[in-house]
Amino acid sequence: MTVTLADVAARAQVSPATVSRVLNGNYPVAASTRERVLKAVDELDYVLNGPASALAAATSDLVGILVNDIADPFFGIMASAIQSEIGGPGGRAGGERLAVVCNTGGSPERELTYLTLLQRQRAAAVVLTGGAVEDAAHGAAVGNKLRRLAEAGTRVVLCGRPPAPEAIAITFDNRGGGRELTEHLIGLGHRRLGYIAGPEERTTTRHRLEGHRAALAAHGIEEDPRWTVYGRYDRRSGYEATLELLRRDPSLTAVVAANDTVALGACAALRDSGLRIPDDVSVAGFDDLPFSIDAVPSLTTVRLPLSEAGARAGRIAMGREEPPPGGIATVRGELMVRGSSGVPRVG
Amino acid sequence: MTVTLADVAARAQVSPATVSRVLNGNYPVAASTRERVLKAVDELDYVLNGPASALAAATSDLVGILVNDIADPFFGIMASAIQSEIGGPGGRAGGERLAVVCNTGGSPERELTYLTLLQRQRAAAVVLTGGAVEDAAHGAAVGNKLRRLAEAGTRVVLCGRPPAPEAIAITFDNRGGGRELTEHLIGLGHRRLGYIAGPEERTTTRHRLEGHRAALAAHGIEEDPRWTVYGRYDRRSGYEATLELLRRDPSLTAVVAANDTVALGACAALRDSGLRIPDDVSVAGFDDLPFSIDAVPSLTTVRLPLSEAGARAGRIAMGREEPPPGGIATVRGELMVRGSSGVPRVG
DNA sequence: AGCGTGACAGCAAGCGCTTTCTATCTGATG
DNA sequence: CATCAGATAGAAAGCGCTTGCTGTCACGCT
Repeated sequence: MTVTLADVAARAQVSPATVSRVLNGNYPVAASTRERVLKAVDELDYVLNGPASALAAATSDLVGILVNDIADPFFGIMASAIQSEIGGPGGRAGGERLAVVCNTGGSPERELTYLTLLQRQRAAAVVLTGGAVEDAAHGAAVGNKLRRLAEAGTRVVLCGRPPAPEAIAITFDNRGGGRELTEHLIGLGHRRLGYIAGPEERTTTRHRLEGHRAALAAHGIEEDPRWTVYGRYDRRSGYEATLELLRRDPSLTAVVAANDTVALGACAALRDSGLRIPDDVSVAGFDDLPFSIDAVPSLTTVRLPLSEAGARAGRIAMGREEPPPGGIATVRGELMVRGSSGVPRVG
Repeated sequence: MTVTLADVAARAQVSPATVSRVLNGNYPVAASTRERVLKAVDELDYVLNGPASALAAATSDLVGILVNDIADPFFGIMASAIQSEIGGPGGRAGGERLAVVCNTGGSPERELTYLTLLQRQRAAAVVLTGGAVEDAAHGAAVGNKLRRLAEAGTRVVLCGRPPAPEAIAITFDNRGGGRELTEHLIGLGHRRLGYIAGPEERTTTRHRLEGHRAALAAHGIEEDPRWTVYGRYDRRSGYEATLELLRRDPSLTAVVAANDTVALGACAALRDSGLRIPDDVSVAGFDDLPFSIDAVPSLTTVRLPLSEAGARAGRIAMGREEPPPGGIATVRGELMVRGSSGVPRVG
């Protein structure tokens, strides 16, 4: 069998209690004893039994990070930042924590399943990232779960997700960013702007689109319903949606995409249609992922401080930073004007 | 306090043993009893205590996935594929498994720490992805850990990592891919090729570089040591390394990068230096990440079947697929010739 | 000398679940 | 009608660790 605490105790000629205390460092132990124990641990290559420890102490060193799509750098960057703040020592002395990221694939059921799994493991904290699905039933179910988690002592933090009464939230100002972006294009002279939205039922999608529409409205531009197409947050979707937009109205002078990945697909579609960027059509994205600056022309977009927000969420989850007043912090995006947007062709 | 098995048992008027059996479905229980129990579970909103269960049953439903950089789609894509194969029912009936991805950041210590943490949690399986660090001491330490994990019943699978005696491995043929890529360039007429390698002590770096050199050697091209620069696997590194290569030898007609991200940085550097791709300098990457086809010109690279390999590793880890004969499967990359490589300028 | 006071160390009672072994009941069988 | 197998249900013994409480010393004080 595997080595147990008792084995170590026997070897070090102390009681199991003492070994436990040495390992946890939360009770005075004579230096000489400690050394003897540590030596035994080393010699036997002892590894604590996590479940047993968690059961007895009624706490765990697991921290869950939920993401919609782990293959998308948007989430990867946030997850990385969150995790980097969690790895280090936390509450319990010597507290190595196991930060785990769970991929929901954007599915409400999987989100709930993971939350239950995390609850089952008595996770120390949970960070939910990215837009939420707008469905009353699901929203209530998630809210319930979050409340239960919180009741059980799990710290719950939202990052890049709209606020919820059950948790602390670091939210992105998607509406403001969307508005600023479109105002930039309007300022350049664009009047006919296509919009490629994300999945219809997501908060992120809705907020960015609302910002876009607010900008149009503020400038007295009446929106043509043909100018909006919904899709997924991937390149393919951007490609196809752009072709569709072009089919519906070839006179569009700008295409605003739900995010950078989609924008890249849009660029490809425009190029394949023989249109130049930005001479014929301007393109704008959202997020400012690392590859966006390398697009040709480089992408005009809204930079979201993913790393900073993630790091902050991680620190709050570890109780290492005060939650923002009111439990909600809104983080603004920064407009990055680059080569993909320009003055529209005359006509 | 939280609801326990005993509470459910009391409510359903059965013994805790029966509740456990209903939940695990591994022992005959009368339909009527089962229903009563399930009803009680539902009414009390009972959630199993993971640690207690793991302790008693001496098994856990945790599966660890180790990645070098979660913000890099290379790993994100693999992790996503692995996780998708793990989420479903596995060994234990109703077996929801918690697939967790751990970000080592390429650091050997963190790799070891995570391995210990997973061992501590008595993980059901562990999948290590990506290149390993080439350091004898660390290699031995990891080997040891893997052996211990395997001894404790944890299934260990390597994915995109060189084979090790302690585990089943799905390996990428980085050497072959590197060779094929460079041969393609040589075939186009290139004779002076710069190479931007990854971090010096990684297996992936070494293998790809070896393939490159093998191709050069096979064609009687003597390599100039100035033509190789080491860096990190990121865009910045590619940018800087390219400027350095250009400084060392402005007559280079091609730049081969350690991966696509680096290649993108290289493209940017070339463009900023006033050089056209591929007219003045050809560029090649490795991996064929989703954004590579959107580069302008689109990137010539070697496609690695990340999803397929990950899925397979996941299935093997879950015992749902036979391990390959000999415990090692080598997966080849596929040369993708695209716009970034062309005939060198004369001279 | 007598005793309060720290500083350590050990005992033992769980933590909430799984599982072996045993008990009970129901039909079916001869 | 006695007997036995089969099907369920329960009792209880842990799984390996944490921790409240109880010693046991060795000092230093009055």
